[in-house]
Amino acid sequence: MIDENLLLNYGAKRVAFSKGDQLFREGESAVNFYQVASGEIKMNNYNEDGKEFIQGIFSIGQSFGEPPLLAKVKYPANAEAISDAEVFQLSKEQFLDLLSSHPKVHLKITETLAKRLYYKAIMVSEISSQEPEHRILRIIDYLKQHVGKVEGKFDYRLDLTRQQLADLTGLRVETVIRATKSLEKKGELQIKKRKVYR
Amino acid sequence: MIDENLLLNYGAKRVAFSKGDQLFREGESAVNFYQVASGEIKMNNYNEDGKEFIQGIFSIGQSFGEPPLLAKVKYPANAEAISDAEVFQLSKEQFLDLLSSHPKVHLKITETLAKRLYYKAIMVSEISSQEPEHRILRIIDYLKQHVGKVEGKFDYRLDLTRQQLADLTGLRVETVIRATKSLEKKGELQIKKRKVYR
DNA sequence: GGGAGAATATGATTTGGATCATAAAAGAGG
DNA sequence: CCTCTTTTATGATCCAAATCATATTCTCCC
Repeated sequence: MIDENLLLNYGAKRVAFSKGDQLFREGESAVNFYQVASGEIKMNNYNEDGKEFIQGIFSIGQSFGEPPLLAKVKYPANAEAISDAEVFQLSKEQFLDLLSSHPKVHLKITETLAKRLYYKAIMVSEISSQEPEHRILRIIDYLKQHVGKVEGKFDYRLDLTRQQLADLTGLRVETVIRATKSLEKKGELQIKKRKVYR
Repeated sequence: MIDENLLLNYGAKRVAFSKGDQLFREGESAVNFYQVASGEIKMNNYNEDGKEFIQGIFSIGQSFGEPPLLAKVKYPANAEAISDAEVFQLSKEQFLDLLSSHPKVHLKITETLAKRLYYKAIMVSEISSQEPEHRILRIIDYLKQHVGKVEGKFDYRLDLTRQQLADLTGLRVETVIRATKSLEKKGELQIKKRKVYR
């Protein structure tokens, strides 16, 4: 997360999007650096059958879509507002200039990419193995430890819908519902008022 | 890729590994930065059934396993020599010092992570959709464009075994064999002397 | 407060990739 | 050059997640 005063000093604009708006599309070249100011953004793909895969969900303070600013690649996914949102938007040139001039900011961006890569490595390995319950526990544990930063047993409440969990894990929503029920029976998690606790 | 003289100047050692040796294991904390000097290294996971998933294969000049040096995470996968190999090994402290002192090197590492993240985003989305032929074409095209840097039709020869392709894509080797045969029939690729051309 | 839409849930059926078994061909090493 | 291992290949069967269908409950908006 880059300090918002610094972003504004470099000419960033704070742009509003409505729920459902698209910020960019898979395959496009990057023109801007983005960081969430309010609301939530997701990056996703749709396959030929229209099935959605969510690469990540980004909330206040989190940047997204950095790789095409730093390497000769295009966006690997779409970006879409999950709620009404505001986003800091800084041109690629200004962003690279900011990194050059602020080594600590550059290190933070590198740390962000490192965390993102870590998450992806876990997910790709989980998704490639045919074990929905293990997959679901793994992503919930990741969110508990790295996003919620919670340690107590059943202290972490998952604030994702079953459909979002399905889209993040490559499963069908029916499979997620059945697997979370099964995990509850095994004592691996708790469900209260339809919310999952881990 | 960091220039090897620079690595040596910062105290890197050139360490030899035999085919099959492990450099580090999933879940361990990182102590060193690694870059391949000769041979090939893969990063992989095994699931409970012993099925392997290959996160990436690294050849001469390529670094690997960077995220735990840059963020508070552990190795998400094992590292294993695919052939007899030599690897530059630099302590974490020296590595971070090198980045601080050499912004251009830091930017190269950031670019490496960005490319790695791009590849992962493609693969995780592909693996989450149930389309083996599309998945196989997608990874071959990625390797053709970003690793082989080849453009002509059927000019790129894939130097991976069917088993390695299976391990990289989360499929079974039988599925890969049948899918590549089917793609050949569709004219999407060619197979000569059991080698795939795309 | 009510209605519409979204989310959760359950049941039944299908199917494609996994799995198992086996064979042939190529490569590597002695 | 021979043997053993690895890789590629083919055929048959299985099954778990996808898919399809339907119902219930909760949330949001007017």
